[in-house]
Amino acid sequence: MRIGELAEASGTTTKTLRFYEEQGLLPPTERTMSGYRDYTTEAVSRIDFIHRGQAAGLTLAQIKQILDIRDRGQAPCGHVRDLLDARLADIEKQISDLVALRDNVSALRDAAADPEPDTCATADVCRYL
Amino acid sequence: MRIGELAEASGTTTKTLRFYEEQGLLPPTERTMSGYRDYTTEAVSRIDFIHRGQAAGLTLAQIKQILDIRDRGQAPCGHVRDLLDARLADIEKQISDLVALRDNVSALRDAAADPEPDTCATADVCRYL
DNA sequence: ATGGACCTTCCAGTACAGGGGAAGGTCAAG
DNA sequence: CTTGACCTTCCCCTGTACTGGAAGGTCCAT
Repeated sequence: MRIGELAEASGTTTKTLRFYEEQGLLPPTERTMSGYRDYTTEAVSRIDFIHRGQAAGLTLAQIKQILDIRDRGQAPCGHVRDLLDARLADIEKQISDLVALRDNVSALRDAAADPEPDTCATADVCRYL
Repeated sequence: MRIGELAEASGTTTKTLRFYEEQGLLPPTERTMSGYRDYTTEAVSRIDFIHRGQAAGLTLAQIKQILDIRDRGQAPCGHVRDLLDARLADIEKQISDLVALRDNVSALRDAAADPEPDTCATADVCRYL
């Protein structure tokens, strides 16, 4: 399987696949006599896994950690649990930060809904912010 | 007022102030005979405004838009309202995306809380993801 | 006159996940 | 035999908001 076929089969681009290889997420493949990369179908499930990891909000570096553990022949379950835990805490914090921000911005926006401001101190640039 | 004093007065760094000038958020200042930047106290409120804008989640580019309008002698109120509206919609979307992500990750994490997996298909890398 | 604290410019890099495009090699069809 | 689609490596660019550091000039006190 050439790189273009793999890209199509896994819903990504050749650029991305070469980038993944460079980052160590995909192992270097066999090459044909003319130097073309030659993939097995195993590569497809590996890329699918990468996509599932991304969908869970993991970074490529974290996904690589999991793949490295698996490539050493171990089960990455424990590490995956830890990563998911950390990710979950992260997401919770992002959510609560965003909710606080929304409340602020919402209040600002409501104030700005006023009819035209009679007092608009130039020095402060904008009395609504 | 030299750049270091302004940085202290406005709670930022000299690096950042030069960066803001370069980006057009701060107008080029007067210079002393030796080439030092010489700020008026007006600069402090301008930087405060930038900080308020950032606290509202606006990008420097958006803050610059507001400052540019103000610098042309107009009242930026309308534009500020639009920006806040857009920002609010953005935040709402980010929140709902994150909530959906949290639910996914949370479900994955719960599945991963299982005792050790008896079936761990190597081909899939990790049955928890 | 010398040290230290300040200032100047410019160049480069950070994190993240790729994308753009050049210059050149290869393969199958017409 | 040539055309077009594919492949290779290479290096730079994207956006965001800065940060670090080098090389050199200035100001003030000792």
